[in-house]
Amino acid sequence: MATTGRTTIKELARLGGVSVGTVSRALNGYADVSPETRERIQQLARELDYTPAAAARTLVTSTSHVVGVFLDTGEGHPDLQHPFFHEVLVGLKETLGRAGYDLLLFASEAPRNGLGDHSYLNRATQHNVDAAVLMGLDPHDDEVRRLARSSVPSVGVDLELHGDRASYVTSENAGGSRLAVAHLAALGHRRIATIGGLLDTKPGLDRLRGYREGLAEAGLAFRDELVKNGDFYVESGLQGASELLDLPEDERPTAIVAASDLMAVGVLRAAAERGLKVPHDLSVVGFDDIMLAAHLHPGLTTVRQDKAGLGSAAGRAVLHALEHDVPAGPHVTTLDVELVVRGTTAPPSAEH
Amino acid sequence: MATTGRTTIKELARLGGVSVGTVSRALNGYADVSPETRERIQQLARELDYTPAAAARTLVTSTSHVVGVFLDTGEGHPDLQHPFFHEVLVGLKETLGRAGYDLLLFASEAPRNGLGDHSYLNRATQHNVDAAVLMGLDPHDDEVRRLARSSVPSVGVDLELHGDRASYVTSENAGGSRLAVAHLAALGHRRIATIGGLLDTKPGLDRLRGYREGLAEAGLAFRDELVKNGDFYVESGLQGASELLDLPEDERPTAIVAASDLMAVGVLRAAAERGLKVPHDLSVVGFDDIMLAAHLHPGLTTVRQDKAGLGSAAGRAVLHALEHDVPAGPHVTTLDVELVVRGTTAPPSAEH
DNA sequence: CGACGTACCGAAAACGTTTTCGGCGCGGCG
DNA sequence: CGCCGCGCCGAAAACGTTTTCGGTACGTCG
Repeated sequence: MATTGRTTIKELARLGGVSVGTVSRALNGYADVSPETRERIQQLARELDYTPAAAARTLVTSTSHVVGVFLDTGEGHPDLQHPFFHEVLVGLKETLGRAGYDLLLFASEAPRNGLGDHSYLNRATQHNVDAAVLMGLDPHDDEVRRLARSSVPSVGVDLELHGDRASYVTSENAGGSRLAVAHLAALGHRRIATIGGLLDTKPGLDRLRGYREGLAEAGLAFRDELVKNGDFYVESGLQGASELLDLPEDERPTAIVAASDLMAVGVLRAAAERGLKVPHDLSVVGFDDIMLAAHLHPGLTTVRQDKAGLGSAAGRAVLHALEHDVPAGPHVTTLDVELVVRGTTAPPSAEH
Repeated sequence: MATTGRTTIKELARLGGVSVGTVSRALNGYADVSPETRERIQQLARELDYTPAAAARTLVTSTSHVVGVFLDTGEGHPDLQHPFFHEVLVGLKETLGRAGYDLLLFASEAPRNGLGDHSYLNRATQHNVDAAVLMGLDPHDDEVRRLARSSVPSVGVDLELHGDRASYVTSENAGGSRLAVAHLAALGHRRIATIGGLLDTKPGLDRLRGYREGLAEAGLAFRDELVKNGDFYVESGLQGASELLDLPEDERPTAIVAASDLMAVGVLRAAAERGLKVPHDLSVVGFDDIMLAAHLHPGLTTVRQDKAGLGSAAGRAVLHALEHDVPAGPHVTTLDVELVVRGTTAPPSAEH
């Protein structure tokens, strides 16, 4: 219904006085065709603005030059988290695009035929995507695991995938947290609390682990009452910080490391509500370095994560899996993070 | 190469003891098939986890249930602007997904065959997308116009498209600027400057126009030296504001309306550099209401734009074009904006 | 009892490619 | 001079669907 007047390979054949097979070979740079005919056909194609039908090609080659993207934008949280995923998406688009791939962003919810055929694997094979990238999904979901174990190459970002055509990319989350507490410890803090992220996500888990390790390295004791759990969003940071700051004066942390910048913002707010000055009365460090962080007042000290880099890395992982279709390749690639010190961290005030 | 063991309709036919035609009709809910066979086939399909081959279907129906997205993420600016486009993308994905469509995010740059077949129209027809959504492109680009005038339904966001299968969505940009100016005027400001956005984009143009209209409505004169032009990003805001604030004391504006929040951030910085207190010495209002705005200190007064709403609207426009394939429908849909007053605006200080 | 409508289904064409398998003509080698 | 090989090309099958066009077997109506 879309384009009725499509110029097909058949037409080129007719006009060029050759067979369709020859046209196909000529256009795709195959060997078995004389330079003259090749040029003639290509010229013809140019004139008629010939456009190959991807569907036909896909049908016979069962390859599509398209990689599918499963991205759960978290219905619950209308706004946020997005900044993160979408920077990743840009990096992904960039490197995959350069390699000649397009991205199929799976969105459809309504099962078109009778059944609920919306399993990830089904949707992937339905469209013959060459590979799949997963973000924001639950790695324990049966469907996710089925996809990972299938024959379609898949890579997860911040999402641990297992299967011999699967791999994943992530940041040095634990290392980042260690950096944060080391920084704080070096400043002289001794009661360093944390607000963790979702504990069923890899970053959430790893950042919490890094916090413990950091404490250990600094010779500080881990204390249960100094860790609260959030969900990466502002509100949960506010909530966790409130509980932390309402501890008795001599139990109250002098520093808080949040597992995300958004939660750090919540912490800042909780501090403000109580009249606590940052960084004088309380130091805080975030995680991510979203745009907001630099423009806060004071600027937020945080662990910078290379979001676009994650996307690129995911893209390269896809490419790698596509080229060497052997299972090989690094199963997980981890990106470095960087502590960027701004205005929310300082030595603890003297009165303690 | 991907999936060798695909269960085809043919197999269902064999196993079900019917013809392929019947299977197709049974699965697609056509009339001409007895309830018993239908149920039997569907059951079979379920058991074998049958997944239709989108490519084959597309090939014969020349429809794909996929809408293409052309999104120029502006290479020049690695980071920003994204927050805007991507919120739009989320809205788009949401409403189109609900209607059973997937999104093809065009990324490929490398022309696969000999020629540079990367014209928008070519890429759209190549994949048989049912419609196309354009964001961040130049409406005057020949290729863009060719797409708009083609037979594939297209909708632009913040991008004026013409063609009888084309339409576009945008915000009340001029109205937003008027709101901003009116607010400032009501506070008592008389020297209100502006920093416009890119003047080859519709929002840039309209916001500037709104500024002039707002001035007129408030009975204020338009003065050339009070308008600077930027590109929506922080740096240009800083630059423009610097020039504005370096005017002689009695020429210097007491308020600046920026055509984007990012530029407003630049303005804030310029003010800080000069030791000017906001809002005491200078009022500033932005445009967009990105997440950052609420968390700035003080909070940025700005014109809120419903970004996800733009996406939804674009989605609905697509749907409309798809259903009534008559050219009809509102050619342009404009979303309301809202002034949200925070801490960066106040009456001008008395000394003037 | 014959004709006809109806409900269900099969055969086959079509969509636009890629790719295999030869086949033809011609030059070179033995 | 006969053969082989090679460069170039055509024919045709295949990919997995949808859809048209009948065709069969009934039951029904006149």
